[in-house]
Amino acid sequence: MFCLVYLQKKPECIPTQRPYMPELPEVETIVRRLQTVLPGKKVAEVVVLRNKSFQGDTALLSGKKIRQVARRAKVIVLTLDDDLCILIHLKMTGQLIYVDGPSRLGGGHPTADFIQQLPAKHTRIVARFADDTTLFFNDQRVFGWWKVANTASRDDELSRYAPDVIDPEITVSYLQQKFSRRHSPIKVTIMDSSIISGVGNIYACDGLFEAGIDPTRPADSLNRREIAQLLKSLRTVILQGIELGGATIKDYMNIDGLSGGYQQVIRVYGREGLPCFTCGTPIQRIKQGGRSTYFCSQCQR
DNA sequence: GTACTTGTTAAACT
DNA sequence: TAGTTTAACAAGTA
Repeated sequence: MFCLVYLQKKPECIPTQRPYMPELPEVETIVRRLQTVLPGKKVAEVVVLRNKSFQGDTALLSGKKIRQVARRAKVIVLTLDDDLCILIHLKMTGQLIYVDGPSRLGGGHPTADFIQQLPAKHTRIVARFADDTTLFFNDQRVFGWWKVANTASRDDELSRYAPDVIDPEITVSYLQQKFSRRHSPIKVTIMDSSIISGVGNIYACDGLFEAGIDPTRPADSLNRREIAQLLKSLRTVILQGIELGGATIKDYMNIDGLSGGYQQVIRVYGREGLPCFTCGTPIQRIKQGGRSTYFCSQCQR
């Protein structure tokens, strides 16, 4: 049996032809999946195929058991014996693929072929466990990383991230206080990980659409009611993403990658020129902070 | 060859 | 000093 924790979407399945990047819902989905397979496993060896992808000493990890899998913002935290941790960030193109023995699928099956080709061209790190299962880290663009940490350096690393947008610590009052000192566009502000974590470009665009707020408005121009609506909307699209992220994984395991969940979540992202689902006005694309913002000029004020 | 994409950080601004 | 903008990173596509 094999188990595919996460497989990158195939380019031809993506309407925008852009590479797919894991955002908080995808990372959460991966973490939930890893939680079912990794705890209790003993690390046999960690092989680094690309030095830039790994910081720390692989030798420290051998023989240690994984105790816990967790997530903070988009960082995956593997807790091991002896105060050791592995921190993992997938950044834009990282994938974690867990393989439990040889695949029993037929040779022509795309997923089986994919599994059998591991390690592949973009495999950067291979973690092999004592029970002959393996976790592969693929990362085409080499922005992602694994870091060996102890409790102290882990806390130091994670302290840079504000609480998750779905964390109860984020309240309307908290945002109101933060926004009051920011005159930059609300879209840029909600993607600032020192204010809120876990709002990537896709969910920032879709959340603002859901809230009916113009992404170009200065953060300090939003009133309390609008901030409350925005927080609610961001949580809605992200929780929906988490829900559908799971659905997408099942689709992958069945066959061919993405037809399901993920695209159904998308309200405006990547839909430049296409009609708004609410009013039919063509979706506009603008640049903010060097990133594309998609929005409906009619529905978002 | 040029422009552009991504998340995050660090440096360089105001 | 705090907020804001820009460049950098890697590797791919249009």
